[in-house]
Amino acid sequence: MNSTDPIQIATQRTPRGPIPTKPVGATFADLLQMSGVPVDPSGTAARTPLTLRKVHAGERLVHEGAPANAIFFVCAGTFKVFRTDEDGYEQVLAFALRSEVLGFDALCMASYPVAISALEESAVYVIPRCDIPRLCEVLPAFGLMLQRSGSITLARSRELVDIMAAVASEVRLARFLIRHSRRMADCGQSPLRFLLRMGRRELSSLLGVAHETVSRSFTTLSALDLIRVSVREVEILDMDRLGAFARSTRRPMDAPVLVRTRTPADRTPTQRRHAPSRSLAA
Amino acid sequence: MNSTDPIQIATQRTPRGPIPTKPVGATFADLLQMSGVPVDPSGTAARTPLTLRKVHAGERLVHEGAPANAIFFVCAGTFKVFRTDEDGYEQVLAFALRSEVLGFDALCMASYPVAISALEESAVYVIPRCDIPRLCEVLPAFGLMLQRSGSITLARSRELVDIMAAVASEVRLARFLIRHSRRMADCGQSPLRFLLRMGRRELSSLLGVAHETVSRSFTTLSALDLIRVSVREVEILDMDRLGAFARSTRRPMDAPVLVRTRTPADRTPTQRRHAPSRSLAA
DNA sequence: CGCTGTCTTGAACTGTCTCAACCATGGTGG
DNA sequence: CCACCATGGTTGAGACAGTTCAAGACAGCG
Repeated sequence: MNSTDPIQIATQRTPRGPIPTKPVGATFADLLQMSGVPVDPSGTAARTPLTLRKVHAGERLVHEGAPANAIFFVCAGTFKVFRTDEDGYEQVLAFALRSEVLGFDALCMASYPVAISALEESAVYVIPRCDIPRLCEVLPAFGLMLQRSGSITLARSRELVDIMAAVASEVRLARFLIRHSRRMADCGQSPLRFLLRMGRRELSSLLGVAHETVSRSFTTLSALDLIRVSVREVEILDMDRLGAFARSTRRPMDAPVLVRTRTPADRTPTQRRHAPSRSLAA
Repeated sequence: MNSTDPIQIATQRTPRGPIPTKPVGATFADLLQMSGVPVDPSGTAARTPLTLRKVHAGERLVHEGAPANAIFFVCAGTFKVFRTDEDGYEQVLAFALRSEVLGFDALCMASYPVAISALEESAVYVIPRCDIPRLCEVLPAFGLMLQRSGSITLARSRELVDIMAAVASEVRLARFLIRHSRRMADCGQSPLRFLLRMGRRELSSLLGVAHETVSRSFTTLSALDLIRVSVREVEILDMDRLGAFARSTRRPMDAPVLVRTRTPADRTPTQRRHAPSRSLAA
């Protein structure tokens, strides 16, 4: 795509990278504000300049294995965090929306353990890694914000484990949709009707199922009137029942709230967890 | 500490680290040193006291949903990080060994999103959450160390996603064992022969399979002479082949990887392909 | 317009879950 | 000292969900 250079971090001027210089360049005040930190409009943060980099749809922000000399905060758009095996299979690890930190997991090593690419026209704030110690001293709020962002990312990653753990495919999808809905809301967009930026295959990788299964799961959720789906456009019709479905664990006998009468796949959610070890449950 | 254990290869760590508190008590110098940060033995860190807390086997360090007013660093022992659904099912999210941070994912919220309990006699350094901002200013090395620890935790969590993603159960187990082996080495213990601190059920939860399947997978790996296993004692017989097995995605024999007509990108998430007894072994 | 990639749907195969019995260990107490 | 139970691990057999292979629908694009 971009160039043959795998090491192409924002710190270096990219030839074709039209680094957009806003009339007034971005500052750390913008970053802190985006992350929900109250900020003094005339304080140090507002006087500390910050690089903004645009990333085009499909473009890679970081390459797996490239020297990790910057971290990023998503300013706009959607990113895909993934790793590719030697056999070429892409394992998606996360999708990142506005205000999320990218590259945090590289702080403990020399090179990025994952690749990151943009799913649409996007932009990130760039923070050179070597600046971090100084920034933390000069701008304590930044250090704390960075901790917080990392914490959020970790919590998200654990949510994902939760999703993938041991659950029927439709339930996985339902859980993903709910989680995604919440994140859309956090970004100020409609939580009930949104456009998925990723394809079925990328989604299937995240959920840990075959892409055909994702397709079928969408169909099933539609048939249950929980959502309406047109390719990548999703509308959540009944968040409560969708939540109940997503929470559904096992127990094929009782189907209290959610079974419809005529559905083609009229089976219960069937989430095959292992027996909850009654000793513990009781 | 009971000498009844037939195999005690593990856990004898803490070189000269008297867990039962030194006369003076632990300081941040101990913590920083444990995390690999060079530390001035007469600096601020060495003069800042630090609480050490022992946690008995089976005891809970934090409860899910409890107010998150501290983070911890594992000083000795093994911990289990998990969430329990409303149906009583325990979803294990991670195991934590020495020098790992616990509760980092709570920094972005008011209460712990997970429960943490000790799998054996253990100990942690306790850092009250309200102290963190001050500590970061007084002891910049601590702030950076905290970032690093969080980063490591995130990287581990992504490793886990990688494991659980979409892979045959034996491969999942193999990947876990390799990863665990590396961590044991990081703790100064033998990477080839160790005692698992968790039961089959807890392991199965982490790997996202039924506990019976974990049992069978152990048997399979043994039958392939990759490991030797006696209940919870594991010995890795051939790390190279185990690695190849863990990396095995699909047929190891033919790999027309260079043609990009339809082979590489077309692969589906699941890489469960390998005959039980002969594909890789032969 | 045909091409290419994505998405959907169909049908057969198979790995894993589930249920179940069985075995090993350790603790308890008669 | 041994019967007994509790816990955790192993193993077997059937059923089903999901993968896999294959084909068709559809939209975007040179």
